Amino acid sequence: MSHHTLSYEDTLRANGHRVTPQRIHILDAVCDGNGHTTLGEVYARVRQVDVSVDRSTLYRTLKLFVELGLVVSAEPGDGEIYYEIAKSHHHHHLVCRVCGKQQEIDDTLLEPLFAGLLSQYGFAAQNDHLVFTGVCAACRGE
Amino acid sequence: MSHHTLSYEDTLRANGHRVTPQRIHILDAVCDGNGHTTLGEVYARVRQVDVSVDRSTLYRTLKLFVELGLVVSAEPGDGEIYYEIAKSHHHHHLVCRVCGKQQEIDDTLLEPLFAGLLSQYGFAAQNDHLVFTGVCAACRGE
DNA sequence: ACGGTTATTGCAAAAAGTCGCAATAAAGGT
DNA sequence: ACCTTTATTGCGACTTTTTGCAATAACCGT
Repeated sequence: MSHHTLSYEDTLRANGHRVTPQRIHILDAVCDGNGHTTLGEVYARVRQVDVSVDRSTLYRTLKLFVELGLVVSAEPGDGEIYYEIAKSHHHHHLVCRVCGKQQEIDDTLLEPLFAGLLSQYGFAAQNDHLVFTGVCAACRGE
Repeated sequence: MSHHTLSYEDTLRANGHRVTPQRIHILDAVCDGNGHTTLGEVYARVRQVDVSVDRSTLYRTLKLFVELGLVVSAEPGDGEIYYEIAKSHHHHHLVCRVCGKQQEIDDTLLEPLFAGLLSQYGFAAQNDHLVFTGVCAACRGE
């Protein structure tokens, strides 16, 4: 439960939201999926802890967490949406079109781009979780 | 109907697909949404031309068009997927979180980043339509 | 600790999206 | 023009996601 260090409870309360057992279970379930998890997997894990949690609650809660920045979501192109607990450092993902493997990269590479967007367009980009699709080193090799 | 210049019919046939009235209507409808449109909007416009077009046909056709590169799709983070007719040049979008305005940028700014991904991670990125979320110049001004 | 306020939940129903299949209609050969 | 082949369509059944609403339970002040 690494998210406990992030004091997610304070984040919720600071935005006028309440801390409920359901929300705790859901956040735990996202955490336990170390790395990216799908909604279905989160649902399964939540139901193991509390069977009464409704699907609609999960959808609403996940949406809320993404809005608050506690959880980041990404759609690598295969249609399915993946959820991941927000890390303290911004990072982005490389997803290989061939083998499907995912790799994390930090945002230092993005900084020049963001600086360029700011100077050329006056646009302050705030993407903390971009997904780049392409072909990874291993798959390009052969 | 600016897409007629792209000879989309040839693209379809070249890939072993057929040119049907439904597909023409759907491509027209995507075009008529100048800029980004949602699936619902496309559906409404198609139905104005031909009421008998089924939802499943729309889903299948849109998916096909995206695969063929005739239409590009983007998910700016709000969960909704936007469709846009493919332009001859690759371009990306800046979406303002405050006013919602969208701005096109070409991919020259992205090239250094893609080169960096290649040299540092051996990863050949193939994103031809990224969406950056942030705050635009006008909204940052005040 | 208790009680009032009101965000949140679970439920039920609607809406959105997916999939298999028989009927239809493009495309190509004659 | 017609016929044959087979991709494509619309339909129906299904799964997934969203939404309205009354009941519940966090949170705050006392």
